[in-house]
Amino acid sequence: MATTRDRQLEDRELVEQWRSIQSSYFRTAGAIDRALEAKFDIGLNEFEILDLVADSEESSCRMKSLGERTPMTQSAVSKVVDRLEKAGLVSRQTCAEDRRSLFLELTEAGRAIHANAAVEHRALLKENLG
Amino acid sequence: MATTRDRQLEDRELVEQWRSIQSSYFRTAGAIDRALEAKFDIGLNEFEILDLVADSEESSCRMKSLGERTPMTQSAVSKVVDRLEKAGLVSRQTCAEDRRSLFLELTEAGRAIHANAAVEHRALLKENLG
DNA sequence: TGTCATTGAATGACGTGTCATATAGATTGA
DNA sequence: TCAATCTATATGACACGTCATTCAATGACA
Repeated sequence: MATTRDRQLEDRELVEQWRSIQSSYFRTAGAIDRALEAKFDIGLNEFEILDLVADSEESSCRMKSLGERTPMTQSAVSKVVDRLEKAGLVSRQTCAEDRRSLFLELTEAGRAIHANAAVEHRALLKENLG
Repeated sequence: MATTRDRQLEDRELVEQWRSIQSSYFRTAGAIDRALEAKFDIGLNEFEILDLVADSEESSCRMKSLGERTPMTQSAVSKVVDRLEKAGLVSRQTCAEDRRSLFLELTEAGRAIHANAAVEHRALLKENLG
């Protein structure tokens, strides 16, 4: 039978586990964010969108499907794409079959940045998670 | 010898692992945040500070040491404490030995909210991590 | 003791995320 | 075919976190 003491112990362990997830998440996200910001002038979320676009080359009307592969909100995605577009890394293409939708395409510059940033990204993941 | 293909595979796995951490972090943090917001009108960060203050009862000049036990910035902590103080859950006490420092103390209301919120918090951790 | 560096905390400007809403295009069914 | 409804994206108001800075108190050391 579970005593009060058992429950307190279990709680402590849960909280410990949570703190450790939190700190590992923040450490990793922070490291990547700072590095990308410094070297390529884009943040982590910008990179994640670039990365998604890069590896879903030429398929469905994107904005929508992007939202499904990221914890970001639809409006967050929209704004990240705004910035990427302003930075000339991505372009929105209208979609013939459904004119509400938009395709995303990497520009040359976008492809170049992504290629370099991805190396950095993977390296930092390895360093922080591996 | 590691081939290009090996490296690509390793990268994919790293990225998968990262996405899974991310989504688990966001799912858990989001669930807790929404629940605390709805039931007690405080956010996750507010709760975490309450929780830290609650379990470091009566010790060193706090603001400082709090910052060390959380991934939050010093200024973030300061602002969270602002809100907690405005909500009447916590009070800042001046510290005699070092007049730059501040103690934090839970008010009665703070203690009450914390007790209930902690139950919710642990339950949601269990549900999301367990 | 008087200067200089350091430390604990608060603050303002700013960027970015969220929620609620707006808008335009698509779909359904009478 | 026309309303009603739904769906994809954009946008504005707002909340909150960060960085840089400020301010007061402290410490160090000549």
